[in-house]
Amino acid sequence: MSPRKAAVLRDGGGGQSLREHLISAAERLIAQRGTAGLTVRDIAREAQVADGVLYNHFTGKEELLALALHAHVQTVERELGELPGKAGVGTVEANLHAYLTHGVALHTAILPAFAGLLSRPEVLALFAGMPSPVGDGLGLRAHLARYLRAEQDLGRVARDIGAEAAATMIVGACHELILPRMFFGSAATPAQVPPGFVDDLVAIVTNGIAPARTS
Amino acid sequence: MSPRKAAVLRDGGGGQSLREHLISAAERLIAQRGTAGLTVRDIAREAQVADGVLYNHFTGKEELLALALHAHVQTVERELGELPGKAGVGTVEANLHAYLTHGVALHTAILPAFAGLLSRPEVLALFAGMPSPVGDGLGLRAHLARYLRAEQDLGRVARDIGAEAAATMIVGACHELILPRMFFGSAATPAQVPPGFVDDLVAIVTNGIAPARTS
DNA sequence: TGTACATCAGTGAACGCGCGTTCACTGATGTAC
DNA sequence: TGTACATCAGTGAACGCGCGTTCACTGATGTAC
Repeated sequence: MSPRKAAVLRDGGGGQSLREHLISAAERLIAQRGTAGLTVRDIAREAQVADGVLYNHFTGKEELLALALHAHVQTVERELGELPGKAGVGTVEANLHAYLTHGVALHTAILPAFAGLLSRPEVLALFAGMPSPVGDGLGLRAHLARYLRAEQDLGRVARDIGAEAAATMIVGACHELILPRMFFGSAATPAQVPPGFVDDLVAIVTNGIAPARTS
Repeated sequence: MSPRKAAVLRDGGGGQSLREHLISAAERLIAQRGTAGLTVRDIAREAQVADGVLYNHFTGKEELLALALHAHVQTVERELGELPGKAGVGTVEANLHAYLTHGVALHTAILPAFAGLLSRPEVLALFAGMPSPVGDGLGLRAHLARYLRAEQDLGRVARDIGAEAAATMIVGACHELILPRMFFGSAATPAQVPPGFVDDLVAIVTNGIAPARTS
């Protein structure tokens, strides 16, 4: 039925199509060293396949990168496990803690992949066109905002606060913890979030920074 | 004393050196369209100067970019005016509001400039080696953290909260408000922060999201 | 004061490399007889 | 069943462009006489 097979897939290829094989090779490289300076030849070498094949399966580098990026985010997300998201279950504090831990881990793994692409609007546009692999297709922030609104309905979160604003701050904190590290190379640096920091964040979101009123 | 002058600077050049002239040309381009895809020839054309001169004044493109980036941030910072920073002056809420407004404006102007450089660690390293042009050389987050600690000393902010954590969240919110916009091109998009959003953020940081205790 | 020469920043064509992409060729597989 | 042929994904050398950088040359200015 098929005229020729790539040398790598010839035996024991696990029935994987060359298209999938290329995406996962690119995904592997993105996970290892991000997208900065990643070339078509690098991907072909990683996939042990000729330079030109990718054009039989994708419109070009950009499409392959967007798909591999999507796969990478999906993989990371799957490995991180479920977000809380169930309003009324556990304490609100514990759930916020989970969102923060999740967010930090997620962005640690993801930001280096996006860093090299911020200068490639075309790839980002392709990626943006795909369903978000994070938080039930909502993205982390919207997922968290939805959770907070649900808790508001249950009366476990104040009804007069902006759920969107709270979500923005919490997800923003995750970014802020990761971004500076990107400025000093070594994408492989371990998490390095000071112990107790997440607890501090949860405490502030929960009770605010205003001094306790003398009640 | 000098053997030859660049055509542009020949008359009415305002006594500016070619070095400064090149930096400000690069700065202008960075402000206009960010660093993504910015070439040495673009800069030379903007400066109305020969392609090669830059190598008489800088070690290469990277040094010029780092200096121009620094100048750009400095210019933006100067135009934005002073940060509050004076503990005990005005209300804490008003000061937080000012930090947030400042941070959003700052990152709106700055992130496109950095976006194209996240894949160029060498330029970032050069930039990181210069004194921070933001917040008295501390950077925005450290500046805010210092302010919060000072307010803690005055008793206008709870003493048992983590000032670093609070600063991280607030600056993080600024990032989070800007970052998504970078994924859909058009760096020229106006601020677009929903009205009242900053107020929501300040309210949450101040009082938290926990429902009011029945006192 | 006027003329010839030396200096050296500025000039811009040319170099060379790396990259995305193309395309003539290869060869394993399915089909015709 | 065995042999000749057609198909078409895979192959990898080659193309062409854009970029950072170099370098032989230009020409305005300062200096010597």
